[in-house]
Amino acid sequence: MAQAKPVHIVWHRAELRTHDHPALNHALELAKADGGVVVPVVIIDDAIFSRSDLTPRRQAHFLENVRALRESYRSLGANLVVRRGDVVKELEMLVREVGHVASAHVVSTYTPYAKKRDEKARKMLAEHKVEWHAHGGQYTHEPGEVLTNEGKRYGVFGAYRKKWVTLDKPDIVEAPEKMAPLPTKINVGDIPRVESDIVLPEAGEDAALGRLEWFLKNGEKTYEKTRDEPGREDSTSRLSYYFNIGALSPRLAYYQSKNEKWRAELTWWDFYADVMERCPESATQEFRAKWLGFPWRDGHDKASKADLEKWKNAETGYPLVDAGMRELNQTGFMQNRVRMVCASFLCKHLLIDWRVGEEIFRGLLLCGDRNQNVGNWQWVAGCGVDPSPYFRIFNPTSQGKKFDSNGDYVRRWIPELKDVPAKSIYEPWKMRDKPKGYPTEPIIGLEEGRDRFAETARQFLREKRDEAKRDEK
DNA sequence: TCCCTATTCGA
DNA sequence: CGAATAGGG
Repeated sequence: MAQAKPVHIVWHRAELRTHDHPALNHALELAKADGGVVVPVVIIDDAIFSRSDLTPRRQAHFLENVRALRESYRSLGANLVVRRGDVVKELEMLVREVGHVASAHVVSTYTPYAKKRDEKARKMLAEHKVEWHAHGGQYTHEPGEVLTNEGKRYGVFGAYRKKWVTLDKPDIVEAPEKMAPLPTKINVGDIPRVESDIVLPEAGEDAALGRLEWFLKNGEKTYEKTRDEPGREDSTSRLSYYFNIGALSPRLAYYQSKNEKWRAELTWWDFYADVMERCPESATQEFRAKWLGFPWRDGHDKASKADLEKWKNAETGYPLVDAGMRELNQTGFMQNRVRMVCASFLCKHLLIDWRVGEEIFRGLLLCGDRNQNVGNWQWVAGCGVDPSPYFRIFNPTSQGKKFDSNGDYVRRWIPELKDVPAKSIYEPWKMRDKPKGYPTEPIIGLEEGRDRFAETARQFLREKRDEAKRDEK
């Protein structure tokens, strides 16, 4: 009887692509050397799929990209195995089913859950004599790679970025041109469908690569300026939801881009992953100790709950905030500058806990990545890694006038304001004939909200400082 | 990746 | 008297 071919498993998690995929590449090399076959697999993780932040739209987005990945593999001559359940158990069942598994390959992710999961999988595979290979690839520089001259992690983005640019970047690995078919005895499995509440962007690596090309052609050259203009379609790359599920390699984006400002955005992706890997408790706690215990309103009591609902439902009466929240609700995306304005409005003017906003954004954004989302919310709230003065309070009116002066963005998302002229578009409450269907009064006065936050912060930080002094003595 | 106010500057 | 700029929160 002929000896069965060795099998090399590629376990995809959050890198749903075949291009620049070091784990796939290595598995293919091993298969070439030992005459074996590569079996790619996605296991839909019940532990992740049952989490409340994985809303139907995000489940659907993920699953459609799994479907597209299967198509990528089919066009190479192979296929993608799809399972669902407890990931380690499913992986073990697959190993038993396939037999002769020599190695398993993954691209690493670094959340506490991911690290625990991989450790369990590695141990299980060792019992079956399967070699475990963890590769980089989800980041340009993996957590822990960018270190100070003293070998420590960076605590400020500016310094991290400075070092980041000096480091040699990993080579892109070639996408395979052809693969061997999967052993016929393997049941490839169905990919479930989940109904999304919104229209999803086109799934798959081809769509992601196409989007990158589009951005490099249209938006990149003028990125420094136009990234602040939410009214423009090409204002930002809109690649975040491809990066998040790994339909696009961040390293490829780095190599193809010429714009350092945009490359700096890619650096943030690495930086916030590095921060979270080093300090996992910052997922739910203020990174800066002096902000621990800040008296945020929590969105549970009657008054703050009412405010929170208005913010969520785009009924604050501030057109830029409401337009942003509608874009988010309706598309799973929000333009970058508007994200800052909406987030700042919640934390500062409404004094509501950044964690509350973070969770809402994470569920609604297709790119809802924990590391990035937490990092950015803490940045806005002023309690994050980067030193940020508490008085950074965005004014939704002046931001609108400055960056979307004719109001195109606002009118696109708030049809009730479609006839409002540019000079009133950010202050519709001052109009004599107020637009129908839109709040006639803002939820809170800008000065009132601003002062309340500033006063609360001043007092809190003073007490905190005095406390620290007392402890010193 | 800020906001506001005071002040200066040029018309 | 509006635009540009500096300083401080």
